[in-house]
Amino acid sequence: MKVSDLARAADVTGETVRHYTREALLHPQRDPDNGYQLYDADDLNRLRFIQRARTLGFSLREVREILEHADHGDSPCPMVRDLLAERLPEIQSRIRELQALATRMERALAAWRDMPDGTPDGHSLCRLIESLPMESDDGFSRQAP
Amino acid sequence: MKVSDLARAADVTGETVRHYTREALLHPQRDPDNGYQLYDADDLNRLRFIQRARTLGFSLREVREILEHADHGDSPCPMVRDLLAERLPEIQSRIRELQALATRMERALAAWRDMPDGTPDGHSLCRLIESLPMESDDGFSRQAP
DNA sequence: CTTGACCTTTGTGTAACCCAAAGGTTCTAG
DNA sequence: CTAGAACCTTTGGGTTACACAAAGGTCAAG
Repeated sequence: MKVSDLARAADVTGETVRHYTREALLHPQRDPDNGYQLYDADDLNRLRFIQRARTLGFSLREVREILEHADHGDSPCPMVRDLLAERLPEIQSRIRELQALATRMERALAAWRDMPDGTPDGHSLCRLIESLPMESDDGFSRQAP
Repeated sequence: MKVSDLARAADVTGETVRHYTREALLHPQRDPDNGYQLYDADDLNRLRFIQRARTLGFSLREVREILEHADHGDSPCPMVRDLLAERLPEIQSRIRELQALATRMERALAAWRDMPDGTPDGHSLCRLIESLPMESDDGFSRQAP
């Protein structure tokens, strides 16, 4: 299989396949005639494995470590379990964060609905945002989607 | 105030202050003697505003637009409301995604608890991950934290 | 034989910073 | 007075997981 064949088979872009190959998550062979990357069914399995691992929240770096373990004949399961156990509370914390965020947004939108549009107030900034309570920083990362 | 004064006052790093300044969210003056950036109380207000806006899910680019509107004397409120209304469903979708992720992780961990550690299986990859159902891609972005 | 659909590598961009280096400045203590 | 600490400056590189463009080689069909 060539890049786009593999990409289609796993429903990702060719760029993704190339990226994983650059990052040594896939190990295709080279067609000596034209230098094309040649993937086989095993690579397709690896790619599908990567997808599933990604939905479990693993980074590419972690997936690579898992795959390397497996390639060495080691069982990666204990490592995977530990990584998972490490990530889960982070995910849960992130969920709580986002829920708090959504709640703030809903409240802000609700408050706006009861307020005329222009609220002429030339120089001060948007009052609703200004009146938001400041979070006491609990040491967790924030992020805009 | 110098960089680190402002940073301390808003509980961010100096790098963050410098970053916002580079990105034109803050407009300090220059001390002509030594070239230092000089911030005033207004900048502190802007910085706090930025923080609050970030907790509402706005990107720096959006915050800059909001601030520029306000600097021109326009009320940025309608824009802010529209941006908020745009983001909210995205956040909610992301929450659902993460919850599904957490559920998958919890199930995997629970299954592991009922399974011996080494599961000697030299060549095949971690079965639990392999047996995960593939998501039908709904067109939404995934991400590892 | 030409077109169009592939392939290759290289380099750039994204978001919101963090960090290091190299060098100037200011403050404080001995 | 001066050494060292603790600032400040700019520049440039790193992070994540790709997307995209450019320049050029390859290949199957008409």
